[in-house]
Amino acid sequence: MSQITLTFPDGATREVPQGTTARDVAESISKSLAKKAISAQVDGIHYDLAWPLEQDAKIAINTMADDAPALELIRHDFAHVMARAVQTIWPDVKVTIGPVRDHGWFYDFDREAPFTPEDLGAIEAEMKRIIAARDPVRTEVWDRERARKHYEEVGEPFKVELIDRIPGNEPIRMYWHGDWQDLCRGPHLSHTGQLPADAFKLTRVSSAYWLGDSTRPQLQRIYGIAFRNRDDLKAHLKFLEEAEARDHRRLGREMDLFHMQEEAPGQVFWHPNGWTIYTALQDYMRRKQRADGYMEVNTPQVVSRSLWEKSGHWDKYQEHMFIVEVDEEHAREKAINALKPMNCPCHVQVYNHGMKSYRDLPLRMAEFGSCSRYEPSGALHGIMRVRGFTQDDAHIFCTEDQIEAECAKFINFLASVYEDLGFDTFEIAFATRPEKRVGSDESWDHVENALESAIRSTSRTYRIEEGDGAFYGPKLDFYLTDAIGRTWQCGTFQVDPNLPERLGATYIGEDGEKHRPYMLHRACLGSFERFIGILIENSAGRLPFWLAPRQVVVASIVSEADEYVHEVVAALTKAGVRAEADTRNEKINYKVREHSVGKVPAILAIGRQEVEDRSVTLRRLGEKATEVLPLDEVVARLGAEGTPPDRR
RNA sequence: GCUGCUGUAGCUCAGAGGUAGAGCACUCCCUUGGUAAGGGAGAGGUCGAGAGUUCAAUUCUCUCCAGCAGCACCA
Repeated sequence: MSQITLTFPDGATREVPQGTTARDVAESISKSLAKKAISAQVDGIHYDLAWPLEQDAKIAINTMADDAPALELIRHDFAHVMARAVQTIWPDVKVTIGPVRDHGWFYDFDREAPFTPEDLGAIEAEMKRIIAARDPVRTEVWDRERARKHYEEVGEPFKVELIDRIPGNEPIRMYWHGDWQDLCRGPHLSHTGQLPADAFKLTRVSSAYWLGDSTRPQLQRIYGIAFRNRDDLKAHLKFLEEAEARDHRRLGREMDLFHMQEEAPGQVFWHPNGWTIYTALQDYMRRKQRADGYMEVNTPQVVSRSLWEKSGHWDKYQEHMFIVEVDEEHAREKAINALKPMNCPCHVQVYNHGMKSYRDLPLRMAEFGSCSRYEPSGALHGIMRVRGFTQDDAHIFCTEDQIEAECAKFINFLASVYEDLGFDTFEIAFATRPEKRVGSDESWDHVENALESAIRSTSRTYRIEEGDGAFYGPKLDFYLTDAIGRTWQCGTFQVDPNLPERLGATYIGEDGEKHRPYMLHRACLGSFERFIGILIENSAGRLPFWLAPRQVVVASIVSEADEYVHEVVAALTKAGVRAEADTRNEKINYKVREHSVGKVPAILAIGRQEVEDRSVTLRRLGEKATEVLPLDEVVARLGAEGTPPDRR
């Protein structure tokens, strides 16, 4: 047998016989390492300890201390152990796939009745039994036909299909956890006892389509989460609780921001408090955009089918549009219109009105455009995913040469806005041509190159998302991370050579000839509805002072103070602060609690003492401490705090 | 849109084949209280909509609508 050379992370090398396993290697290094070893990275690929090494390679032995591989193995083995537990309890259930995902895994089963939450307890108990049994994990590489036949015989049709989908050059790996067997590419731990029995939890049951395809059968899915130890699990459960407490739907009700109701599914009834946030944000964006060279327009909501036919939406987007038929008496045929799902076609109409010169470019046209999209019912979610919303939309008409500068300009604009709104960092994804697209490959080459060189010129880091572009052009998507680590795609910057073509947009160049402009679609917040949802969840309802709907409540302690309370409110209001009086016949404790629950950032308490001194006692939301201040000072201070960031 | 679950007072929820209950919120009264719920009384519901079974339906069945979770979707 020939020798192979292994290179360790520290650069040391070792000659071993071909077919040596990572476990052998670990043992040859030290007993303690062999004990701790769980898997190996071999030329960057995650290996079982039991896989034979066939050629020269760089190797690193993983232990439970290595975050990513340890968690991957734990979660992956949990998926198998769970599947085994399910088949132990219900032998008729067919297994499919069970990948690692997020903080755990899921496994899809083919079964008539869905699992119930009560079933989960039984499955968890069986899983613990399997872990306690410390069943060894064994692998065999099988011939494709043999594996296929085996699964046909044991009646696992989904596994047969999986085998057929495994590329021909890949080995078919069969795993055993004790006497339970599954098809899997691995890698796995050495025995089930390595799983932390106190650091997992089955979290939910649901259904999912086979292979994610809505035309294929629906399977019953069980989700689990797993960590290396109990504390990590607890920390994650706490995170879930935290996310739940931040839910914008709940805070929206508690803070009296908005409501939604059956008669208008997916549309928001904004209450005074919520609308205050909305307008404060919109006023801010309007000022920012003006300062950045945008002109604002406004275009119709109900637009004839004929324009949507020209723009291509009627073909490609019709199922998502609200169609409005108007049946006029004496009309030869019904007039068919659609609520606009996007603003772009209308913006081209404004652009087309009157001859444009190259001197007009780049022309930045913004609209707080109210759009309506018939989103599938299952997609609706609070104010985050709705059917009626307003975008902070703009289209930049420009020449190809201008794309780079406009891209850089927009990214700076976006960074400034996000920072003002409390998001210090964001990620950029460059999405390339999708399978379903319009335009020639040459044109895509061209535009993708232009956009990529634009993003490069900003020297910001970005990742590439292959095939994720819009059907008409490549795009940059901007993701922000919120206070508890979730990411949200908000901003977008899309290069579109097609719509100007379809809708006949032109400009007169220096040469006196007509040319086709490019159109850049861009948004910073995305939609006001969704972004406000994100702001609420990011801040857990404690919005920055300038956005808080009620910034100050002035609360009387005794009714003798009422008159002065109103005086204080008037002074604050005059300074531009959103202040309210609370002179109800309630104790100060009660008022403090109520306004704290309502997330009012500042409470001013007024008793006999304050009336006498012409002072106020300031209490900040969430703080126990209070501070006595002269009226003038508190007005100046809160007035300054309420100034939007772009005006400071 | 698909699968499952849910729909009872403004909110959170209990309940049962014989036309409904709690806490909070609301109104009124007492209380003027110094930083996260003072006390009492009162008012409030076509039990999501429609159809069916039944002597009787809010309760059982079916259809629809909406919400929730996941999937699919998200130019």
